[in-house]
Amino acid sequence: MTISPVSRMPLSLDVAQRLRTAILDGTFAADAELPTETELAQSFGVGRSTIREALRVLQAHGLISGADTVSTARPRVTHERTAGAAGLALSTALQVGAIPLADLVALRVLLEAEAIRQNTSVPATARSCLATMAAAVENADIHTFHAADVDFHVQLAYAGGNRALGFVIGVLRDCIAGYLLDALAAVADPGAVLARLLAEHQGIVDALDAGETDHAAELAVHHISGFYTPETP
Amino acid sequence: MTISPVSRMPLSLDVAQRLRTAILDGTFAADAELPTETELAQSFGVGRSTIREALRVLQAHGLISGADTVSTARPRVTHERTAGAAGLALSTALQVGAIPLADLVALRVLLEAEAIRQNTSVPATARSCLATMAAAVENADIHTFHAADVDFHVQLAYAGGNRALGFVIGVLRDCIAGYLLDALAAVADPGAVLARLLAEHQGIVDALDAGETDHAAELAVHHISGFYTPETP
DNA sequence: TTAACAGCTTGTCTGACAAGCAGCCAGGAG
DNA sequence: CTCCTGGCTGCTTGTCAGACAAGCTGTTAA
Repeated sequence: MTISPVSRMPLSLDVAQRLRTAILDGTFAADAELPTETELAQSFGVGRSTIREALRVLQAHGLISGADTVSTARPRVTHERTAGAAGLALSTALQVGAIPLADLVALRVLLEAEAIRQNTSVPATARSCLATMAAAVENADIHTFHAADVDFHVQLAYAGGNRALGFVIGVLRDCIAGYLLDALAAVADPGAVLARLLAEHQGIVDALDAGETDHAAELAVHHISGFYTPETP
Repeated sequence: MTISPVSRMPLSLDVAQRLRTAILDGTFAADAELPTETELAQSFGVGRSTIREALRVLQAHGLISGADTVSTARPRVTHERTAGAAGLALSTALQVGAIPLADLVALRVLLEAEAIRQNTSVPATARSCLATMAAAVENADIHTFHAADVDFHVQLAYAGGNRALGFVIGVLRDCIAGYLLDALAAVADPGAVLARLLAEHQGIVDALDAGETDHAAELAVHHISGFYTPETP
């Protein structure tokens, strides 16, 4: 029976946990600036470097802002980045988990079909992605097409209304993105493939516009899984 | 057009990113010790405190070990904690309201139903979880029951064969676990609820044994979503 | 074989300095 | 007299260097 497991924890981690609970408790109001590092160090009775390490942990968890640019602005309590941090963590875990690509694709097919089934209308953002893709087909610009492709699927995913669904789809998409770009770059005639993908996207949107959600979901299934099977016609 | 957005990033974050890609690339072998902080500082040309902040970020992401206890052992490249880090990050997003609980539960329902549909047989590990739960019901031991409950669902999820599916279900389960425990602790008559949950688990196993996978999936849907709707009978 | 010792590593603190930003104050233009 | 502008002074973050305690490890002497 360890009497005080807390004492075996580095001070910086202990401070990080206490700050974390303080933030989640509302002791530090959302969107409010945190005290300065020196003030935090004094109030916790530790050195500034210890406070800095604790702040880094909280920034990695997305609970406070200010990790990405150098500025004199103090960190703020923010909740916007928590989903991003969760996405990064999930993406990392999937990457290092040596999960077969086929499993990732199968999961994505399942989720996107469900998201499309929940869709009632095609969001304007998804339509503009279609336009971007069409322009990219003209120029045979693989990267622009791919970026718009990703955005299109994510927009559709979130349009269903379930944020967890859109979130996981986005993460899966990130994990698969590398494979997809490589596949596109390896194709002999990228233009033809891009045109076919664009047509499939258009088909999904058309089906949704016609109110045929089940058909749209079916099209999406074939659109996604078709790309990852070697026998792409 | 920003010429060098990288230069506006704190050094410690830049170092963290470079270390991260080095780990994911396999430059540092899995389960191998990282160089010492002093060596890293020299090889990156930065001070030791900068390296330490970068290491804290990677530890928060679950990519390297050694964040929880104080010891002289050097951090190792480890992949075991990434799932836990993802669960924690998602849980944070949930607590903060970035992702509604109802959405997560809906997603979990969808995924678990699919996993059960892919099941051909009930794994022995899941059966032993049932036995553990039965014993916990006798003792009204909420925590033991809960642990076995979690394990049961994860075992079923992985039994379907899709590792991505099992993994994501595990992460979702991690992140919802807190709410579930709170709910169990708040119930007036925990024994009755535990008994009902156990019976529902048994029903799913029975349906799978009988080869009625669709029925089993349906039972799982009601089992999970029923628990999170206030009108639990 | 055992016990002391030296070296290394992490965790932490302190002090220092550059860069950027906000606020204030004085002085000149109108 | 009012207003604008320029510079100055703090303050805060990011980073570095040096120091020391505690714990582990390998070596050496008894």
